[in-house]
Amino acid sequence: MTTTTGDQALIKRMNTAIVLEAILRAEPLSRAKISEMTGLNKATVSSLVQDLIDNRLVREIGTGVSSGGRKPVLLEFIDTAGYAVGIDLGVNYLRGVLTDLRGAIVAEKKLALATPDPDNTFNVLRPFIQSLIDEAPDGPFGVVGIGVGVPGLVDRGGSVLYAPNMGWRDVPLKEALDRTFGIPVLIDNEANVGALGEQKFGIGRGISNMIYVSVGIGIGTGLILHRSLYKGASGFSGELGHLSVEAHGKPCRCGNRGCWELYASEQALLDRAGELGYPQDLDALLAAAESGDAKLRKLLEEIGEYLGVGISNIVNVFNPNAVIIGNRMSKAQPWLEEAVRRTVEQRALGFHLRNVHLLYAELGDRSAVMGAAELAIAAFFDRLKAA
Amino acid sequence: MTTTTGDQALIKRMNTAIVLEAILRAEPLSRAKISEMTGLNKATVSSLVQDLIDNRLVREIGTGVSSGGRKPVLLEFIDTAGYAVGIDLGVNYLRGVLTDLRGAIVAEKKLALATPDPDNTFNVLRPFIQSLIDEAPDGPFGVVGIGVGVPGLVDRGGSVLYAPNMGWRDVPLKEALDRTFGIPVLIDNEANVGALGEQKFGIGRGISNMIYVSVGIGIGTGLILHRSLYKGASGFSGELGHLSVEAHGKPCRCGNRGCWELYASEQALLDRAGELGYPQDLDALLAAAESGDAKLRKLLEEIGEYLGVGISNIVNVFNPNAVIIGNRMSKAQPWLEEAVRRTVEQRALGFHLRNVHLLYAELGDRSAVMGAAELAIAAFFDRLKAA
DNA sequence: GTTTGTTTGTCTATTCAATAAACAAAGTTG
DNA sequence: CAACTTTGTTTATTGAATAGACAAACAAAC
Repeated sequence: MTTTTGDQALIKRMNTAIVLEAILRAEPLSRAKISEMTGLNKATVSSLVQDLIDNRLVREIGTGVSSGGRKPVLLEFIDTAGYAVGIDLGVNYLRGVLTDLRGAIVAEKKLALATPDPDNTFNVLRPFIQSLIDEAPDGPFGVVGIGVGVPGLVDRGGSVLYAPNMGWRDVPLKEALDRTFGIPVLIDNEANVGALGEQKFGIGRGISNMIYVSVGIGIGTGLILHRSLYKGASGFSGELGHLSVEAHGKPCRCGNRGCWELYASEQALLDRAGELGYPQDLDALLAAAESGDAKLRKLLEEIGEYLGVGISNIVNVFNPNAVIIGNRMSKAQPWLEEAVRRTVEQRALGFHLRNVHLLYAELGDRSAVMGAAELAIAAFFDRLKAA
Repeated sequence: MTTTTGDQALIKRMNTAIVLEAILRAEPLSRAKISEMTGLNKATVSSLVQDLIDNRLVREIGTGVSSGGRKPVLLEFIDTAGYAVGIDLGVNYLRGVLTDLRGAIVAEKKLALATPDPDNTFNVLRPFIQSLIDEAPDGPFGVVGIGVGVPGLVDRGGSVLYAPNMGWRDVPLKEALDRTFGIPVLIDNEANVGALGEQKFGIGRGISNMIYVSVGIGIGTGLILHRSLYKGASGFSGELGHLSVEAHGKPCRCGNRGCWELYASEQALLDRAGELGYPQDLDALLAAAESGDAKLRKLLEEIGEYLGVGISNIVNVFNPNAVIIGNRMSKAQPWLEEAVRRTVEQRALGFHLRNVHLLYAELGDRSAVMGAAELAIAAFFDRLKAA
């Protein structure tokens, strides 16, 4: 069985985490305020804060204004106690950030990727990550981890089981990076890290139940339920792009028929635009729509309707607080918004509509890379709580 | 903020729960074995067990066989320390059980319901519940709660917001029963309690991630994720019956089009059988299929295929360990099974298929009523842990 | 300037749960 | 019977949280 049994060390870890979270949430903060907010005794807070200061996670930044008595000593979290690397591994690009522990970007790089095969990718990725690590200022914890978002199925062990657009199968990405860098490496699906990015740093800040819909060449989804990323039985889930919305529709390479992404993705738009003689380029199409091309606007509206069909399903299934449309198609927001909203309002159950917001990614093409960094940051905090 | 801070009482509650769960899982059990299983010190276990004995939840039942030393004193959970009432409130029937704390049925009743309007239902339901309570033997905790499953949307406050088949809107069911009986009342959707019933007592015992598909007149679903019932933002979710599987299909009264339940429910079967001149009765149809009616078998196969379409979606979205088909249509298992399996294998993603089992409810028409009782039992144990 | 009351943060003594170690009781095995 | 095992209790110790006392620092009223 070996359940985690309770002892005094557990109490201390829990309460330390509570104190740290209070500081993170509302800094700068005095010990007295923390005691008041958390319900912990003043003496307890003092002792735990001292530990945090000794561990270089928190520091005193001088006194605040008095409210009729002794001045409070204000505390703040030391954002720069450590740094995290976030990587967005795309089919033909590599995007990376170095952030501090609060997610502020310290350095950012982008690189074109010639061929996506695993060997070439490794050869480019390794020096790319190293160059980000080299940018990290000194700090007590150094670089605390590397998070990577990948366009494919990732298992719990950090292996990429299947990434069709990159031609990968069973690539032990985490293992390879673990060995090279010797710091914690976290791998997850692109849509999952995108969801995390928007939930932590973007438009979805603090929302408990939200679905991030990554609309690019295909459609991927990241499910945040009860404030944390939902993974299914095998660690991968949320393939809502392959939700069938036309039981007898077009066959999909996944084996199913009428998959949502066949009707509502960037690829669907490009295909249909191609049939009408337009160039196969999203930016060009959006520029044309901008300049008033009615046929194109109509086409975008139809794509929006199909997005709305799938989103209605999502709303009925998950009853989330928000659905966030992200990735490349979020650029088309002005031409999609109205059709999506209208379709969802028509189709989703009334009771579910009450609390749901239809949002568009705020971080743009940074959703994934920021979420990847957050993976590493969250893992660092988890280690603190555990040890 | 008021996070639950850690103190020694919390530890004691946690460890007491661990000890109790160990006994529940593997009784009869000695103190020494519990210590070994849980990692808790022998002295700690002795002390906690004494508390449980004092609280009349556990008792010594004599000595076991020695393995070369002093004989162990075996402990067991006192199932009959308390009792729970479970109610399955149907459109035209009322089903109830009285169970002990382990879910063993002590008494069971069924009743036809003439008219489902709220007033009449209350007038029948109250004495029905009272008669079950009256059956409860004496025990230190008496009847610890009443769980009710309802065919409709239930909010967190236990009000039935909308139950179309019963014609209910905003009926404060929990409040009404609370006042009458003065013991904890838990209300939830029929599919949710069905899921709970199968997960606790039926074919889904111990499965972490499972989806229960209640196929009756409509289709309802109960989502058990990470071992617990998933509720969405507003407390109701899992309306997978209204997942659109034909974006431009038949209009549904919910406002959407092509909803799954229009193609795969008992009603869908009855409608199509009616067109072919069959009687509108499930049992009659199944009897005909049994006696070899080929046209009917073909029809059931088509229903099975549509069930498979929706289940493929479920598998792709949730990557669960199991999908359980329950409620009335589970009786049609022999005629559906093959078509469902074939369709899911064709349509669901290969990686997701690896760990998923397609199962049929084991408790038959008792899934819901047993799950309702479990609601009350689980709430009782939660109270123990909290206080 | 003095007094009064407030606020902050530390210190001290106490409580309580878990634990290791010692121990007694009750058993097996040769 | 002697030697060893197993079970469950007792005892002394550890450590985390807490209440309450306390000193320092301050504002506001007089």
